Order: sequence, then C-alpha cells, then structure tokens
Amino acid sequence: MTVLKNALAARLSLKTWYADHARNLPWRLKPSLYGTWLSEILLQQTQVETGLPKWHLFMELFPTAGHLARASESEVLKAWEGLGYYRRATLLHKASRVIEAAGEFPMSYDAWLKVPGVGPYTAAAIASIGLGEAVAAVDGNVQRVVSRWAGIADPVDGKTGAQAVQTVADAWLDHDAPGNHNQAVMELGALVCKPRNPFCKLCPISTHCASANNPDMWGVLPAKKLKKKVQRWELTWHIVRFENDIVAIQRPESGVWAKMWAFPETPPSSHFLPLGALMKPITHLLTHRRIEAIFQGWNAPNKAALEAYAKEVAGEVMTWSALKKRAMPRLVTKVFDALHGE
DNA sequence: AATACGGGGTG
DNA sequence: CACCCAGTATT
Repeated sequence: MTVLKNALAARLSLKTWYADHARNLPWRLKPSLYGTWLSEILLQQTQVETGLPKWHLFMELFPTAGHLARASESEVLKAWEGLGYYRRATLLHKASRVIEAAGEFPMSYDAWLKVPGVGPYTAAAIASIGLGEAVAAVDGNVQRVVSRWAGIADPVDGKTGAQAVQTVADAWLDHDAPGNHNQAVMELGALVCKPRNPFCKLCPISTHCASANNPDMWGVLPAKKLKKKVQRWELTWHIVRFENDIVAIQRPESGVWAKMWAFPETPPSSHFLPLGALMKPITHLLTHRRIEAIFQGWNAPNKAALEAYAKEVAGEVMTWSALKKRAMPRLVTKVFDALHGE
C-alpha cells in the first residue's frame, strides 16, 4: 500500500533529521526510568522550557523514587509551586509510594498505565523511551504532525480523529528504536511543525505531507472541537491579621488549587476592623476561568479573636514568613509580593 | 463525550 | 484576545 510505503520513507527521513536536531534535554543525557517518568509528568500540558527548571529542582530535592516516597506531600507540593495542575504533584507523590512499596518500577506499558497520574500518552512515552517497548506515544505534537501529514480532517480530540491519528502513528513507529522515534515526532512538532507558521521548508517529511502541499489546508489542521467559553469568576480573599499574624487556609482536596495555601473567602464577623482593599484587584487568567481577585484587609481586635476566626474557616494562624514556606498558587505569591510581608 | 484542572508563551 | 503546551481523572 502506498500510504504504508510513504510512512516508511517518512520514518527514515525523520530519524536522520532527529539525529541532527535533537535538543540537549537533561533527561536525555543519562537516561533513567525515574528521570524519564519525572520529565513526562512535569511536561503534561507544559512547555519544555517551563518544565525544565522544575526537573532540575526535583532531581536535586528528590534524586530517586525512594526520596520522593519518603518526602511529605507538602514538600512535593512546595517544590511544584507555580507550575499549575497541582494534582500532578499529589499523584506523582502517591505513585512514588506505590512504586516504593512494590520495590521496583513498572516494566511495561500496561503496568505504567496503572500508575496514578499516568495515562495513555505518558505510559507509552515511558515504556518506549525507558523500556524500549514498541508503543506509539501520541501527544499534542504528534496529533499535529500526523493530522497534517496524513490529511486527517476529523477533530483530533474526537473519537474517530484520534483513532485515525493513532493508526498512522502506529504505522510510523520504528519497532527497533521506539523511544527514539517517538521523541523524533514530538521534536518535529515542537521545532518545525509548529501550531502556527510551521517551517514546512525545513521539514524532513514534507514530501508526502497532505497539508504542506495543499495551500487550502494551511492553518486548518489539526481540527479541534469548539471550546467552551471562559467563565468569569469574582473572588474575594480576606486577609485578616493581628500584629504579625495572619490567617491562611489550605484549599480543599478538589477544585481549583487543591491543597494549596491561600486566604479565606469568608469575611470575619463585624467586630473586626475593616481596612478596605489592601491592594489593587488582580486579574488572574486560568485556561478555563478569568478570575477577578479582590483583597480585603481586616484587623482582629485581639489574638483570641484571630484564632477563633481561623477555627471558623478551618485555617491556621501564622506569620507571613511561615506562609511563605507553604505551597502557594501564583495568585497568592502575587499577593505576597505586593504586600511583601509588610 | 464533556468538563475540570494552572500558568506561561506566542501571534 | 485566542490558542497552545511531551494530558489525566472524573462525571
């Protein structure tokens, strides 16, 4: 079949290109199952450049899965601070304890798939890169490269489109070097077959690319389903204090900023002295929400009242510098920076 | 199948 | 502003 023949040719061109253009990413230097796993979790929905410093930090703080398992969840969350999708940190930590209890890393795609925080993409990436298992890893890069090359018009985030991409990715896979091949496709997506203004002239597989050779398809693929509109959310945080102490809360286990430290949304009772807005409102953008955050300041009449309020909101009384040691989402660090511990 | 889940980069 | 990023878990 001609498609299959083209797939073989594309694989070879890609291999040659990757040998010359692979980035010097630290987890590729002295590959380990742990380092690969860590990189894959860190890079979920996160650009390589953004995840890079966190990989170094984690390798320093938690050099092995055992170190990670023996650390507390709060230590791991603190290390993850600022990166977002904090569930990844708690699942990574949880997984490290499962692996530590088992005494060894999972040794197949199927086994990795059972690990918390590891889905089809991550399991395929780890199994191919770390174990040499012949499974095609399909991430956003691969969806883009494959849908353009094969001219897949169905939305890649729908069932049929995803299946079509998977079929081509499977046909491309180099069974002799699956890890190398998977990384090559992703690298091509990151460096050449970019979301906008792809460098088709530099592309090693443009010869049989449906999109590159048909101007009508430029800027069209990959097709995606329509996204929901971003919701607006007005958020008021109450910064309640007495002398050097404030009240902070750890957010619930589910929802935005799960388990991260922030400020109560419940105002204190009327015998606290209202200070009005402590700082200018902040517009904070998440993928699915546009947050308008307002910060109300209050002075407690005495320490006991502050402690009573903390109890009411299930929070803790602490100093600013104590709060700084807890894991905070970006919005809280913005508050911290603005008030600078006063 | 749809939705929740962060934050930063980019045109 | 809109779209994207080495996606996964939950409903």
